[in-house]
Amino acid sequence: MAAARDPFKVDLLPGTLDLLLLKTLSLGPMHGYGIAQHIGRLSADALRIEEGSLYPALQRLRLKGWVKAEWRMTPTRRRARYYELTRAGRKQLAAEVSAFDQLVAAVRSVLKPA
Amino acid sequence: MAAARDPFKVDLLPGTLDLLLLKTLSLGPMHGYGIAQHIGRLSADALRIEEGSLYPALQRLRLKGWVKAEWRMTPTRRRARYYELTRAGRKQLAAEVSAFDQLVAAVRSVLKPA
DNA sequence: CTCTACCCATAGTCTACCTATGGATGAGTC
DNA sequence: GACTCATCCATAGGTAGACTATGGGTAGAG
Repeated sequence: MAAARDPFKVDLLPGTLDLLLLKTLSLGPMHGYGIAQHIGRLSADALRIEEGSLYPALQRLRLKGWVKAEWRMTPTRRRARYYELTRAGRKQLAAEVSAFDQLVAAVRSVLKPA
Repeated sequence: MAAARDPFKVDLLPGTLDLLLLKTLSLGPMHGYGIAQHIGRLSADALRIEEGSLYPALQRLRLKGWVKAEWRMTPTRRRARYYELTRAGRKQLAAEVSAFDQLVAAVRSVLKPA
């Protein structure tokens, strides 16, 4: 059952994946699988993050110093890698949110001129 | 004069270029240079379409049958290639506008949960 | 002990953008 | 007449970042 509308691949908005990850991690440390679940849930399953996009993206964020990673145990006693925002990551998040908003506004101004 | 804020490269939202081109052409046939001018003007110079992105994109749209092209003279008596939306192009435009809106809504639902 | 849900990750491919480059023509200027 | 600027077209080469496909390991339930 379940609405069964085709979820967007984030592909349609490359560059936005980082933003979604940073935002999600701003709520607290989380492991990869959990991040994908969280984004899916919040967007009512409209956004689906594929694992093949997710983990490379997390590596990227790590290399850029925006998140740090650490192996821990989940509440269900499974081994998982927890990702956490750094201070630089928080700054980056703010910048990207702002850029996203401005960009959407600019596109809208072309699509729906006053 | 002019705020001098760095114009976005459309780079930030790949996939959106086609949408902007289709929308602009829905206002009537136009040549490449004019399209870029138009988008820059409507967005208050927030969006800048580089020629190296523009012409390949127009070719793409042509191959997909969404626009057709024709050599004509400009009002200033210069030779230029005029692009025009096809019926399929109009349909595609509607679909892309709708997808864009839904996608932005989905991203916002993650960025700013109710 | 098998199956499902959880959890990680890489290789290879493809799309679509950017930078850089090159050329032609009309109009105005000295 | 030569120069220069704005207009107009287009391709080559590089790169980023997503996708598909694949592979593996572990805990808990039946």
